[in-house]
Order: sequence, then C-alpha cells, then structure tokens
Amino acid sequence: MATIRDVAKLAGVATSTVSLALNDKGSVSARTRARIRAAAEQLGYEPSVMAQSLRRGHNKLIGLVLGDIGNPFFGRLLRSVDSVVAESDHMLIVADTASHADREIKTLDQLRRHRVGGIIMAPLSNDEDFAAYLRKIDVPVVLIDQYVDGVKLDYVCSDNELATTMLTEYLVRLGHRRICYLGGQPHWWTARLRLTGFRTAMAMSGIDIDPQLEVAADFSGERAYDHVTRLMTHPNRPTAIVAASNLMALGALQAINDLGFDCPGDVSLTGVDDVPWGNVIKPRITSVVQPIEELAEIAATWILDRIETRGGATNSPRTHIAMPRLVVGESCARIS
Amino acid sequence: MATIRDVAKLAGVATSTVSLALNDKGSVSARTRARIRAAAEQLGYEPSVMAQSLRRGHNKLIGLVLGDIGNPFFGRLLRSVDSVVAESDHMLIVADTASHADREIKTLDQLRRHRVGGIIMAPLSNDEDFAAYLRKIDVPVVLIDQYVDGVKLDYVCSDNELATTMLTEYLVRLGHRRICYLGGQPHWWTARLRLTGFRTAMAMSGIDIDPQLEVAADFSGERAYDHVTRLMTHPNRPTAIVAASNLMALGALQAINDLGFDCPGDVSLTGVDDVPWGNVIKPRITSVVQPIEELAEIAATWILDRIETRGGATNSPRTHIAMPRLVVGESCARIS
DNA sequence: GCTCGATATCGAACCGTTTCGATATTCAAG
DNA sequence: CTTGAATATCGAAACGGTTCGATATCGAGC
Repeated sequence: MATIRDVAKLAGVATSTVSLALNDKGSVSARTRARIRAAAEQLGYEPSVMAQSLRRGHNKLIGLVLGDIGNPFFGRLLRSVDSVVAESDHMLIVADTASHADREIKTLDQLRRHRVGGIIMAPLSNDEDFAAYLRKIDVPVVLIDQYVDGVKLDYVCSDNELATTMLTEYLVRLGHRRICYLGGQPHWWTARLRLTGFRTAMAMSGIDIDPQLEVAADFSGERAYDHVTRLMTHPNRPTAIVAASNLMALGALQAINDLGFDCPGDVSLTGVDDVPWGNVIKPRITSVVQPIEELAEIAATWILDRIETRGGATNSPRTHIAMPRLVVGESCARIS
Repeated sequence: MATIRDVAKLAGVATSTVSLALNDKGSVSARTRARIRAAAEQLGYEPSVMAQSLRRGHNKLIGLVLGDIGNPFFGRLLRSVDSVVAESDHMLIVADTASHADREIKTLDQLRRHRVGGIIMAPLSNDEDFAAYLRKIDVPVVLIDQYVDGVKLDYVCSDNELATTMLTEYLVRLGHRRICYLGGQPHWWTARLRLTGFRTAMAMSGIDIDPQLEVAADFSGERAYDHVTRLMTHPNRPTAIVAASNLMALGALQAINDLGFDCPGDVSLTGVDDVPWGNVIKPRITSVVQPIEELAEIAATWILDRIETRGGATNSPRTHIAMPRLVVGESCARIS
C-alpha cells in the first residue's frame, strides 16, 4: 500500500501538496499537479479511507438497522438505498436485530462508536426510553417505515392508513359488507395504522364492523391460515378479506382453496404489498403496493443531506408519506 | 466525545498508561488502574473505533458481497453471518451488486479502500480476469455458495450436485421415468452443478434423458411457468418435475394448477430450497433445503479466523460442502 | 530597483489510538 | 548501603491523511 508520503517523495514535493493536488484544492501549478498525478498513478496510490475518516471525524458509512432482512420488503429497500448512497461513495453497514427490540440501542451504540455518518432505521421499539435515547443521539438519523413517538427525526413511510382504506373502499364499491380484516400485531406502528385505515373506511361507508371478523394475527401466513379457516367455516362467513400483509394474504388464499372455496367466486381477497412470487400465484391478488424505491430514495437522499450539513441549515425534521398504489388482480368479484 | 487524553488528564497520568490500563496490557498498578477506570467512567469515554483501526491497519468490519439481497436465501444468510461476527464485535458492510457481475471488482475495491478486515462473497463472475483479481487481493476472502475457477480461497457451499441427485433418485424410486428438469441459467456455478446432479442420477438409474424435458429457465418463476405449461400440454408429458429453485417450483405448481392438473395426482413436483411461504402453499413441495445457518456460521468463523491470523498459520484454503436435507412434502406420488 | 499582491509550496499540527524504548520507582538480596 | 531485577510510568513515534499559517517565488506597477 503506497501512502501519500511515498507519492510525495517520488514527485519531490511535500505531502501537503500531494493532498492539495489530488483533491483539486488550493492552488497547485499545472506542472506539479501532473507530476503528482503521474507519481500516484505509478505507485497505484489509493488514499486510506480510514485515515481520511479519522481526520473528518466520521466515515463514509451509513448504518441501516432493520428488524428482519429475510423479509423481501427490506431486501428491496436495502438494495435501493445502497444504489443511491453509492453515488456519493458511501457504503452501508447493515444490522439485523432479528426482531429483538431490546437489541436496538446496543446496535445503535455500536454504529455510533464506528462513527458512521448517519443511520437509517426501521425501528421496532416505541417506548419512552428509546425515544429519549434517540433525542440525544449525536448522529443524523432517518426513520423509515416505522415511527417512534416523541422524537423529532426525519421520517419516511408510505400511507399505511390509506393502504387499507383503499382496499376496503374498493371492496365496498364491489358490494361487500361482511369484510374480514386480518391485522398484524398491534405493537407494530404500521399494524395500528392499517387497522385504523380499515375502520375508517368501514365507518365512512356506514358499515358496522363485526368484531368477530376483525382479527389480529401476526404478519406471517400460518396464523392467517388458521383464522381464515375458522371464519370461513362459520355459518355467517365473510364475503371479502383485507389482509394487512402479503404473507397473510397468501395464507388466507391457501385456506380458501383448501376448504374448496373459490377465490374470487366465493370470497374476495386483498392484501398489502407485492411479493417476489406475486406474478406466479393465481389468482393474482389485488393489493396496494408500497413504493419501496421511492421510500428508499428519499431516506437515502435525506440522510446524505443531513450528513453534509451536519446540524446545519435544514434542522427541522421532515416527513414524507408516499402514496401506495392499488394494483388490481383477479382476486375480487362484485356481489349483489 | 471524550478522548483518551481527557481521561489521562483527569486521572493525572500519561495517555499511554490509560491505554495500557483499559486494555489490561502491560503492568499497571491496581491503584492507578482504578483511578483511570473511574476517570473514564466519569467522562463516558469510549475509544474511537476509527483511531484504533487506523493504528491496526484494518477495521472491525467485514464486507458481504451478494448478488441479490431481495432473495430470502441471502437474507437469511446475512442474518446468520451477522449474528456470528457480532460476537467478536464485528459488523457487516453489505454490498448488493444487483446481479451485475461487472460491478463486483468495483465493489471489492471499495471495500479494500475502506480497509475491511475480510470479505465474504457469493460471486457471480467466473472469468479469468476476476480470478486474477482475486488471486492478488490483499484482504482475506471467503467464497460462499458460488465458486470461482482458478482461485485458492476458502469456500463454503452446500452440495448442489447432491441436491438434485437426491430429488431425482427420490422420484425414480417412486417409479418415475419421464422426469422434467427446470434448470437455472448455465452461467451460474450452482446451476451447472445442479444440472450435473440431475444427469448423474438419471444415468445411474439407467434412464435416458429426453432432451425436450431438460430446459434452462432462469431462477425466477415466470419462465418456469411458461415452460411447464408448454411441456404439460405436450402429448407425451412428464410425470415428474425437478425444479432447481424454489421460485421455479412455485411457477411450475401454478402452471399445473392452471391447466387443471392435480399435483401430485397427475404430476409430481420437487424443488430446491425452502421459502418463507413454504408452509402455506399446498401441497407442500418436497424439496431439498440447504442448511443456510450452517453455511453462514462456517463462512463467518473462517473469515474471523483469517482476520486474526493474517496470512498466518492455516494458509491453505479450506472447503466445506454442507449436506442438503430432503424434506418430504405432499407433492410427489408413486406411479406404476 | 523596490514594493505589493497573487500564486505555489512547504512544514507542522492535528485526528485518537497503540506500542516501543527509556526512565523512574520499588523491593529483595547480598 | 548498594546493586540488580522487576514493576510502573512516561514520552514520543507511528498509523495516513488534511489543513492552517508561514515562506518562497514570480510578475506587474511605479
């Protein structure tokens, strides 16, 4: 590894001049600049990112803290964020908390010790301790997907409430009244919002919710399968289902098929988020999809912005709520 | 941020003594040690990871280079690797090349400039240029899943050949002869091995392969859907299918259902790798699953080992080939 | 020929650690 | 009391850059 001193020696100048020349700062004569360039080239000199970072006080790394990278939603998010921050020569340190909320603070501390430039996080915790921690953290943080009450941080998400509202209204327009809601666990911020969206839409349509039909599963498919199996064998079964996640929708579909029902003939089905296997499953499930790339791009842009203008100009937190998009499949039918 | 000098000043000693005391090196009297500990505590001193890294020559970061983090296989891999390296206080820089082989060298260079301690990589490239690059790289590298011809590096994978051999032999034992193979694109190392595994098993069983039935799709599901649709409408259709990936198996299943065939009644189906939605799809597809956690743990252990003993003791490259496991579902039937 | 200002270049300090060689202190043995 | 070894502590030199203030060089204007 050639150092800046090697280059300086070969070019016959001071190290400071080399630094100036290679970074196009200060005033360096064309002749000297060329000589230095040549020397650097010849030695295969590459500045040590670490040494630069030490001087700067922080490195060109951005922490990305997620609860479950096995979820394709976060996989795609990671990929998009990466492609944006790469343009300004940043890389991502990815930490997966494996859905353990209590590891979040430890993970953030670790990132702080590494002096990352900034952190993008989809938090699980939502208690006052955590909020207090975030309020006094000395690194720029952008929250994504999930929010934390009582903090003033940039926040990017899609309109979770609107997502389920759109689905519910769509079903109502098709004539459905007995609509079943398969929700996530209420400790998830997004799960609560999606539930609200469902209730709002039902209220707006003047339909009373049958408490039996509003179940809290988890975001995985197996519980959803069981719930739907139970509800569909009920004498007064639902005519439509709103699932708050893609895996739950899939579980529901499987239960419907296994019971010998037809979707959409006997029951309509909708879900949130598309999935890698979305085009392969029949019927294609009508769903609202979050614009993952948009979320990722904004989060990435914002964190880069905060890193550049450390505590500078735009210090009031921003919020971006992206519009989910309704993608109509073949899983819903009109009833009379 | 308190520095080691602040601690030294408060404790009334030299910075070197602080370093010695906090790292339990050299000989520091108990009294002084206690005084230093107290001072550090009082100031909330945390050593700067960056400064330490600069001194050491490399940091406590490990690069993980993947082609597609949206694939749950790699998501689970990432998670397991992370949990192992976290134990020795390492974190992961994750770089997704978005399946662009030509970005791999650029990505590796970036990681080198960051002076990561080591790199775990599932490469796509497999040409001589890339091999030459890897041969002279000055950072420990462990390959995982995909190999590169002509390099001497640690390599961890599961027995891809055996995977399809197991599936094929299983089907043969059930009486199948007209077996269709849905393979991945041959530029993938694993795709080639899996194809070999199929051919070997067929040869061992003394069955001639119908070239019509050996198709190269890609690892995604849609192409598989089309191929299976075509083959199943053929007069002399296959009685069983071996799909070289999970998404292809799913695509095949969907095609089977859409054509009104029954699985496993009319055709048996097998695949490689389990999937998040595996327990929800019916019939559960018989498949061989790779022990992802095992692969990840070994790769992580090996890279940590290489980092500790830089070019030291164990310098000959190791290879670990993990046994895939056959998980029998309900997608295969015996025929006569 | 001298001064002034702009342009080029340099040396040294600094970022925050670790580590090596040197010095200061302690204690036991002679 | 002296000596020598063991134990404590220190100062300074790295690690590899960037940046600031100082100095050297140059041409133009008088």
